[in-house]
Amino acid sequence: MPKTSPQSRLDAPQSSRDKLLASAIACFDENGLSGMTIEQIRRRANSSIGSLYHHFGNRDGLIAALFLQLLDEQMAWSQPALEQAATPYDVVDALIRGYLDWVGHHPREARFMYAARSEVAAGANAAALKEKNKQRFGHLMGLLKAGVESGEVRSLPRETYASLLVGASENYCRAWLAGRVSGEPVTHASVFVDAAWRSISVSPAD
Amino acid sequence: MPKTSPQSRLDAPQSSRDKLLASAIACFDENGLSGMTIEQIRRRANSSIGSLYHHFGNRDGLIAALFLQLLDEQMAWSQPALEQAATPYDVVDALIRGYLDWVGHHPREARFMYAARSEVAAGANAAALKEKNKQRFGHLMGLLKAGVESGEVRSLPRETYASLLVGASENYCRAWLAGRVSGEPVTHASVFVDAAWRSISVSPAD
Amino acid sequence: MPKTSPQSRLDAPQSSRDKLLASAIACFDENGLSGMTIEQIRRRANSSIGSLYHHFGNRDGLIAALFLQLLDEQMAWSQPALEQAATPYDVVDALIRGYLDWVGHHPREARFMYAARSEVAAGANAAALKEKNKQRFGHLMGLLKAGVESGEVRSLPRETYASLLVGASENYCRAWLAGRVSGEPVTHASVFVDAAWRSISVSPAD
Amino acid sequence: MPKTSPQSRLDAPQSSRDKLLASAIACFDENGLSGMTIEQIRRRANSSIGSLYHHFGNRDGLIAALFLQLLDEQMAWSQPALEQAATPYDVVDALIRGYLDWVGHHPREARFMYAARSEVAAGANAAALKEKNKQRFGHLMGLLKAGVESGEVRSLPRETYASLLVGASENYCRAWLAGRVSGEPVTHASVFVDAAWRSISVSPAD
DNA sequence: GATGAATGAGCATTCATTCAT
DNA sequence: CATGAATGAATGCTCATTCAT
Repeated sequence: MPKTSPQSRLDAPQSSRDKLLASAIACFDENGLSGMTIEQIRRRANSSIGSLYHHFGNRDGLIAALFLQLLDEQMAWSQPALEQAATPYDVVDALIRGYLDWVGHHPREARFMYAARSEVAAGANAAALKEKNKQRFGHLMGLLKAGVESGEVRSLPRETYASLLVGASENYCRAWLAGRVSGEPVTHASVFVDAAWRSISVSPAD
Repeated sequence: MPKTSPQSRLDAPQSSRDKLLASAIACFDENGLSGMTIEQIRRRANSSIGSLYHHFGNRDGLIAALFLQLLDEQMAWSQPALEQAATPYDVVDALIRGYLDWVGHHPREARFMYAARSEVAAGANAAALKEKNKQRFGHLMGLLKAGVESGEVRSLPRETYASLLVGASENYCRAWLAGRVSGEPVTHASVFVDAAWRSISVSPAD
Repeated sequence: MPKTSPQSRLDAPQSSRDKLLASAIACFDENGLSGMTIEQIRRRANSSIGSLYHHFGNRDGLIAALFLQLLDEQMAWSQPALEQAATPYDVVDALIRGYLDWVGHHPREARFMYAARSEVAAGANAAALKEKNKQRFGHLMGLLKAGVESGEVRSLPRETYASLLVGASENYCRAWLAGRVSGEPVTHASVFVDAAWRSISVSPAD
Repeated sequence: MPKTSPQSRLDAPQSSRDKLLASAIACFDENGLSGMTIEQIRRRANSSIGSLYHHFGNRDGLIAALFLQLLDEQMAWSQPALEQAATPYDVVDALIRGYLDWVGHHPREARFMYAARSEVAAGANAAALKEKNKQRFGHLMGLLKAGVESGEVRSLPRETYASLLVGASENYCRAWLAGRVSGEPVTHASVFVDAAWRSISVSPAD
């Protein structure tokens, strides 16, 4: 988890393309996904309708571009810690702590990602999303497999690992973003890391 | 967990009101929340626009009514098992198993609930939703508190319990409804119950 | 050919539907087919956008409805004379004279029909158009066949008769509507009837 | 009528200008006149928007340029036969046969000309079109006048001759291009030549 | 001659909602 | 309780055209 956040291109957008993306996030924040209209985005970015369509093709194209860029930034957030992780536990810790921290630092972006995910997954850019996810989880699944073989990680149905690892954290983040709980996600990092590790690790009692 | 599903009023709707609700679910299933238009719902229900407005006031009213009714049905699904639960573990088991089973039996309804939750929580019927949730989790939190005092359950930040219990299950259900994993949720019930229990229970190692 | 024109429903439109059709003709007359916009039609008809869509579904629906209604009125124009026609020559005379006369009395409508025909023939209402044409020409082809058998009409490739009969008249009408010639079509009725008859009839020289 | 078609510059366009014109025809063929957009034409010609505007000024300029060039090619098609025509009948034969043959060999171009004629006639290049037509029909009318004086051709209203000559052929070509009849136009050349000649010539019976 | 990013007026269409019957 | 014609604000999008390089 970085001590200082890596500068996002959307925090101080320069190109007309980045201005439009930054504007889209702000519009989403104020009015939700359905209120994120072309006209609003354009106005806030001081751009023209034509320019928006020139860069993104259509509304879905803009949403997908924004989603995929945020996914990159989110993944990059945990990268430094992940690279230094020596044990399976360290990997789980880096992964979850990074996720909770990113959401805490980027509530608007996180809210957008939860809202837009299904739309992107069903649209024309589904392939790009799938590729990124494979990239992200492919590596992780390899590490878990090694853990299973070394006896540290329990052998469970393959398709449940991801849910066991991030489900509780994601649920909490959604609740926090919706105002149902008040503690910043990373506050409870130890709880969620510990729970995830208990869920997948071999315990003395096993 | 019931062996046979309690008959939902929406499975064979009789009143014009129930016909409209059943039609709404079908429309949502085909076209998503934004494709669930008044005209489509009306046509499929063989009803009139005026009738729809008579029963629900407006579109949000219909969505809220549907959501709240499904929430009731979902809660009722685990009720029999919950009432027979003798220990905290049994409660966790009844809760999670019931949730996974309900989603598996009602994929369209579950998808609707995930999609509509935030809209309902932000709308005019937010209070009704809050009340139902308090009802549901108030009882549960009481049981957990007793578990903490008896030394069976770990003492954790209050606002994390719900996520630790249902987070992984919910995450898996969302993935299943989106087609990202293929095993029916209840298939992995033991995994998720076990993980939830490990997350919140006091283990020998503690 | 009627001495007095049968009253068209579009000359003094009463229903909101007919008002929209009459307005569409006027808009076409001023700005052409591409300038015949929904907003213009609506405004001139003192109607609302929603009402237009309620009645016609979409722009193409309105164009097709207008075209088919005008086709009916055009066909009705020659009907009385056609019914009294005793000989093949009389039929040709009634047909051509009626056509030229209708165009002369309805220049705007005729211009619209020439402009919209291909659009209607390619659209969703192609079947309705085809049916009307079959109705119109089916009867005519029967009469010609009888004429061929009685030795009055020349035997020619079936698919050329229609062009031989109305081609010259249509060409002249187009030219008149475009301002390339100045004499009202019906002025030359005898010329075009005579030419059509010479084109298809058996002459002493044959 | 040429045995082998004169090579059109648009069949294997070299200059960027000709590439754009050839592209425009192809776009029209696929999407109609309104689907013939600057962007589509540009892309198919592997050219740039700026280049298109450099060559033609604007969209109407391109349409007019294409129309007038095709008109030239069409007129050139009958030229050899016309020059060898010795009698009025030969002139009619050359004219109509050439027209039918050109349309059969250039269906896309013919369709474009029917669709674009009124636009060109109403636009900034109306004068150029008028000039070409005068050139074409001025000569023809002279020949007809001579025929009238020699007693071979009937004296008819001046403005009806053109329609009597090409009306039926044009009508048939339109029907063929629209798929309403199946025989290639030149197949019926004798029928249409004969009909045109019967329409304007003095017959024994007169 | 050539390029293509940027512009913005204008278009067809959707859809929740009202209200007189 | 039921009906459905009418409303019109709002939306996503197209496309000819300009202009700085």
